[in-house]
Amino acid sequence: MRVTREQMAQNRLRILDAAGELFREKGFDAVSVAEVMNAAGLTHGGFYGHFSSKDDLVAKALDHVFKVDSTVPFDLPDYVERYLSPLHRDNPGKGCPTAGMVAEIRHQSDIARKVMSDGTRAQIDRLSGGFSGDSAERRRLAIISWAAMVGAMMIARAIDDPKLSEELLTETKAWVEDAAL
Amino acid sequence: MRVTREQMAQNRLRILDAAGELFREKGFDAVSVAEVMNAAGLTHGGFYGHFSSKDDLVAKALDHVFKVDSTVPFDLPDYVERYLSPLHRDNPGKGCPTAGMVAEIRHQSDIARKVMSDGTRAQIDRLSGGFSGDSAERRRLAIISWAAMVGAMMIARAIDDPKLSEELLTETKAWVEDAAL
DNA sequence: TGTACATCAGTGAACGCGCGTTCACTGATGTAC
DNA sequence: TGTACATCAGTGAACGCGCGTTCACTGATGTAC
Repeated sequence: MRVTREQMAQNRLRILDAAGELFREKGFDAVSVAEVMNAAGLTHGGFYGHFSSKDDLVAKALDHVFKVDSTVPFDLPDYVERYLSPLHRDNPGKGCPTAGMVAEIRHQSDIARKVMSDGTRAQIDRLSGGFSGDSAERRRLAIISWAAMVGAMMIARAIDDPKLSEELLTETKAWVEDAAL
Repeated sequence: MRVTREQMAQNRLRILDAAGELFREKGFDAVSVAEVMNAAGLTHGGFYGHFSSKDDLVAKALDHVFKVDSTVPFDLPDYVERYLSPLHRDNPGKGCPTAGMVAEIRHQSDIARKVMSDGTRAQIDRLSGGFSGDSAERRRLAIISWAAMVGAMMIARAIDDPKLSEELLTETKAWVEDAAL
């Protein structure tokens, strides 16, 4: 049954939102097209009216998540505090697209890899603003901070030792906060 | 056709080696049991004589790779130089098990997550030896260095911009080397 | 040491299942008059 | 504005395929005498 053009555009957004969350939570391979469509309140058959393939959805969902992320106002101390929190660690579906999907991007389409590159570049620029010094020094601090934040979060999520997991987050947070002074 | 006990032990090792390399290169889900067995020079039917399931192989291969890694002598400056190199970035199959598998461990068995925890703990201890200061300060530097090295490598592998990819490695290397003085 | 036989590591066909994708169909929407 | 019909977003059954896993079989190994 046909729906209005607005409804269709809304459905497309719901597919992208659902895919973004499920992909971050479980990984691309572990999420089926049918699962994404059900999460969006639709049936799987309609998928190919919106996207040409699952690969296409992966690239578009990644782009969508980066775009949504880039619209929220950015304040470094706040951002670091929220990023390196147990709440973020335990809710990857609603969290950082890099920490959630970076490992799998290597095996995805060229388009998805380009979206990841652009997202990384934008993130480094955003972080740079939170440090002091000349622009080269600020960029250097942004790069090492971003690498450490992503690495700490991914390791903290993988291990089953809560104390070590929290230690990774806390020490990384303390270091970035120090560097930002 | 039955083989000698030694041959069987050797075959088991070859399965673990092949699995360790393929898993780091492509991820657990993207590698089939048959692919691992072929890479080890065997046929897929014999797999269940060695392991009880694919999940079992994942945990044992992860453990195997960490063990092999822990036997090579460790020198921090050397290690950092090799770790944050384009060669390591472009050859994940023979590289760091954490950078290669950390993202997928979250969805694996409890045993695999425990192996990852133990490997992380050992790695932090190993890195600590390369820094100066009291033991708490050395541990702090080891944690932030390890997080940054893993994060930088994973992002460098995911993006398609060679300049930015090298910049991530170079800046992270420079920072860790500075911290180790 | 030599022989007879039980053991069992490895083989390859077969299984049930879930996946990505296709397609004939439905019925509400959008449009032409 | 109202009517008639073409369009097309969404549905659900069906497809071919590769996966993890099972199993009857093979034939060299290991062992008992």
